[in-house]
Amino acid sequence: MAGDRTASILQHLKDRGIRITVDRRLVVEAMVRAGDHVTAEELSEMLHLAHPDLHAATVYRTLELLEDTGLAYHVHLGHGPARWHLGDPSHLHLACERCGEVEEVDDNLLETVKSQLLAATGFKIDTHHFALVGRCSRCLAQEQLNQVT
Amino acid sequence: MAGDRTASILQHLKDRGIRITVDRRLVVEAMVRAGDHVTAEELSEMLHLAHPDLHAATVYRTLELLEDTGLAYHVHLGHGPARWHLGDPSHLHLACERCGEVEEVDDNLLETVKSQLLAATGFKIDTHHFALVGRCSRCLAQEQLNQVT
DNA sequence: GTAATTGCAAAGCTTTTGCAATTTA
DNA sequence: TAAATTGCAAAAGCTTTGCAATTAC
Repeated sequence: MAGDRTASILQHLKDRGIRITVDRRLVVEAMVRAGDHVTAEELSEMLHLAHPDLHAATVYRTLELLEDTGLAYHVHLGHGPARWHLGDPSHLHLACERCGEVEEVDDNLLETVKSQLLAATGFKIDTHHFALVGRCSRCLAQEQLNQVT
Repeated sequence: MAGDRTASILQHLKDRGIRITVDRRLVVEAMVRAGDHVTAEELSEMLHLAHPDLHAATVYRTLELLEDTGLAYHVHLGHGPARWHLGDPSHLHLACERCGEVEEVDDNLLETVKSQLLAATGFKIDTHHFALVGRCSRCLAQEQLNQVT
């Protein structure tokens, strides 16, 4: 259940000697509730209803803290604010630059390309911090329709 | 020579019924001089010495105009400001998120991956508007050194 | 002369930061 | 109580915009 997830994250923080505050608990709870790809602002808004005093700066600082301790990460999906996740980045993100949709696909889908590129250029793509940007299938189909019309 | 390049770009604008102004000429000249991957702010600074009245907003507006008419494009290289180029995006950008270095590699280096991904997921990566972010060979080597130490 | 363009100042959006007041352990 | 955390307001970084004044055609 969700409470377990929150508790385990807070325990991790505690284990590292980091203080558990009311605000930190609330931010983590909100992230568990939000599930996927939430922005700092969305978290702020979620929390603002019940906790008008929890300031956005605290949300940002808590997210940074969670990231520094390896309990969360953020991805940049093209334009717009960063999106946050609990846990480890375990898949790569495909972000549609037209409709904003985000697909998560298996990391190893790109493994061959990545090693090819590494061999050819010495460059190692990091697919976790920045999404691959492009067009999702729906938007591609729509664009082709528009071209015909 | 550089003057030709500028003249040809301005001619393209004229052909589309767009007015050629002093400022627009100056911005295009600065881009020709700058060559690669220049930011709007860098262009502003270049121009500010000889033309203190040319406002940054005009640089942004001119860049947008050039992009709308297909004479320039911009790429996002991870964090930081967009970088601008005259011409068409004809290669893909590898941006090191550690040192900021940008490599340009041949488009077709990713062709197989892109079509694989398209076939598997329906998603079409756009490598022109957003760079692929990661680590360049130099930074990779340095990181490995640091790990050993 | 008229429509497009510019300078300027302001604001927009996302995020960070300095500092005094509060809270945690 | 000492040290960490928070609220607040402000600023930072990049870019866009409204409007009145200027300029190109």
